[in-house]
This record gives sequence, structure tokens and C-alpha cells, in this order.
Amino acid sequence: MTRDSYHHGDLRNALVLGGVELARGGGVGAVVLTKLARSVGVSPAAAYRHFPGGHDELLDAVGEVARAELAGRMQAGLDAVRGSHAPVVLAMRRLRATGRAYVDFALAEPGLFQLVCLRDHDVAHLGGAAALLIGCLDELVAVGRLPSSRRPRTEVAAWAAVHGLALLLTDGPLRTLPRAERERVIARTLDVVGAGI
Amino acid sequence: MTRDSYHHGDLRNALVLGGVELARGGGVGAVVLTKLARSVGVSPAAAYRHFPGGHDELLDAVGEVARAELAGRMQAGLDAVRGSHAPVVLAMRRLRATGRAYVDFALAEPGLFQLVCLRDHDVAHLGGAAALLIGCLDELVAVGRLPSSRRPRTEVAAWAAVHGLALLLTDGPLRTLPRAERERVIARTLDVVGAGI
DNA sequence: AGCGAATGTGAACGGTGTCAACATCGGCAT
DNA sequence: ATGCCGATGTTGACACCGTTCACATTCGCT
Repeated sequence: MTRDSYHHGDLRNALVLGGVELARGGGVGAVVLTKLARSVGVSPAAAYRHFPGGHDELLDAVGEVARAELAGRMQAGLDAVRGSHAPVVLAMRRLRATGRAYVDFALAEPGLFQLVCLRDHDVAHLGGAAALLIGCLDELVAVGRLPSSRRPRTEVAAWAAVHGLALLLTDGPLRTLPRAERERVIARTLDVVGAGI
Repeated sequence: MTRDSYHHGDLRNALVLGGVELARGGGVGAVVLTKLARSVGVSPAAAYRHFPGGHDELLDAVGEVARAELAGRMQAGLDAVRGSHAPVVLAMRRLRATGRAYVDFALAEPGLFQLVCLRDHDVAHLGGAAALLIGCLDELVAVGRLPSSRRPRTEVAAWAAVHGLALLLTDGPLRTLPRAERERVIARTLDVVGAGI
């Protein structure tokens, strides 16, 4: 998408989109402001009109897209849980589905995943993903599976387990695990969280 | 520690030690080969004699120190578990102590912690920290707390939870949590792992 | 039509990783 | 002791990246 006139017309968006592609290919390190601007057909300095914070703000914007896609996948995982089971079973399966989707996203898009937690975001501002997890846990309380007394801070425990697993599997020491073993490792981790909650 | 002669005499070691200090101060990004070499009183190119792999290999060497210190803290946490309790109780406390030490290390030395898992290390090569965790889980089996059938891959689940928590608390969205709340979050996560294992 | 604000350009600077050609030193064979 | 070779360190240069500044172009509103 080169440009016809002096002004681009939708530069900010083009930069973010291009940044997403770069991130897909090579993670955070591949999101290079200079190259990105050139690939969009624009001088590097032009990017600073739309991202006064420079590179960091650009990464943040790309991360926003990554977070949205993560939340979308988690939502899809949630929606895929169906069947006529006891409410407790359904609630547990939904929790597992969100965790599963989190790890699957990291494995499918390791580059994008690197941007999900890159910059400052207090828990509230974390967007849809956190909300979905919180919803699952609330449902577990409503259904009687999780005592209210143990409800607080449970989202952090679940999140930490899944987040750590995703990192170990994509950027960490477990990155070379064969697929079958990787599958078992994920299952075991989700089992432990499910049982320990 | 400037140099008296043309040759340094212990340059590799000096670079690693200096790198550790830089990492302590500002994490991975602060370990700058150029500045590091200058601060040791040597030209940047000299570093390449001792780290043919360049910057990456230097980071790896600094990470080795970080991993050693992490393992040391986990060992210390293990050793601090005493008292005349049932073997099951002791084994569980030991497991918790290692996890606690992992998170505490990350909180006490966030910069160094960034280097722990930075580069390629299959599980075997991960060194003392992993060995300690594995030992704890084996003890839980010996003591009857953990069925052998559930033993495989349990180290990954425990590791993932603690690793993810450490990241969320140091570099992630939970980095601004007040100390008291942080304490509860750690406790809850360790509880979940302990109960779910 | 014209003017101000928004947007984009070109050129430059500082920092960083890296390399090649040259300089110096230490230790071993003779 | 001497002389030589490999190990170690230096200088200078290059490429890349983020960033900024002064200037150019265009859009949109009056």
C-alpha cells in the first residue's frame, strides 16, 4: 500500500498494522520503527507525528492489537464449550478453555505474544483477556465450585500459571519440546490449576 | 579495577562481573557491551576475544551467574525449613520454600532475574534451580503426598506458576502492587499449586 | 483565496554491536 | 638468553537504530 499523495491519509493505522506483521514474524525485536516507516512508504520521522512517545508508544499500540486478538481467541475458546453437563462441569471447562486459548495463542503467534504484556498496564487496564478470566472464576463461585473465601486473588494464580507456561514454551527453556510432550505439559499444568483452585 | 599492563589478565571474568552489576541496575537492556568494556578499562573489541558470540554470549555468561544465584537462594530457602513435623508437612513446606525463593529472587533482583531464562537452555541444562524443584517433587512422591501417576510433568506446572508470577510482579502488569497485596497474591498462588499438585 | 494546523521530508546526531587490520605481550622451543 | 608465535588488546570504521530539528507540503476551515 504505497501512497499517492504527499500525505498518507491513514498513517497511524498503517504503521500499527505493519508493526503487527513485523511482530508476527520476529517478535518485539523485529518491530523496527525505521524499516516499518519505509515499508509503509514514509520517512521514519513521520511516525513521530502519530506516536509522540516514539518507539515505545508504537510497541504499545501494536500490543493493543495483540491483546485484542488474545482476548478474541479466549472468547472463542469459551464459546466452544457446549453440551448438557452440570453447571460445575461447564464452568470448569470454560476456565480451562480460556487457559488453553491463552497458551495456544502464544504458541500460534509467539511474536505477537511477546507484546501482550510488554508495557505498563495495571490489572484493570488489561482489557478483555483479564475480564474473561475473572468472569470464569466468578462463575465457579456462583456454581459452588469455588468458595467465596478463596475467590480473591485466584485470577492471579491462574493467570500466572498459564502465563509462565506460555513463556516457557515459546521463549523459554521448553521451546524445543516435541509437540506430543508439549501437549501433556499443558494438560498437566491446567490440571494442577483446576485442582488447586 | 583498572589495568596495569597492556593485557588485562582476567578480562572475561571482569566483564561478566561488570555485566552482573549492570544487569542488577537496569536489567537486560543495561548490559551494554561498549560501556561494559570501557568501565573495565578495555576497548569494546577486546570483549570479542572472550565472547566470540558477541553480545549474546556475554548475556549468556551473565545469565549463568544469575542462575547460580537463583539456585543458591532456593537452596537457602530449602535449608531454612526445619522443625519436627510429619514428613508430608516438611516436604510440602520445602516445595513452597523453593517457589517462594524463586519469586523473592525476582523481586529482590529484577534485573538479574531477566537474564535467568533469556537464552536457549533445555530443561536439563537449566542447572541447580530445576534440580532443586525436581528433588522436592520426588520427595513428595516418596512421602506419599504425590501419586507417582501424577508425578510426570508436575515440575513444569509448578515452575510455570512461579515463573509467571515472578514475571507479572516484576516486569508485568502487577509490578505496582502494594507490598501487602503482593504478599497475598504470592501466598494464594503457592496455595493453588500446593493444593493442585 | 488564503491562512494556520496537521502531516511528511531530509539531514544530522548519539548510541550500539560488530569487524578487520594492526600492535603488544607472554610463554615456550631452541 | 633469544626469538618467534599465538593470545590478547587497540584503533578505526561501518551499519543500524531511535530521535530530533528545520523545512516543505497539503488539508480544511474561514
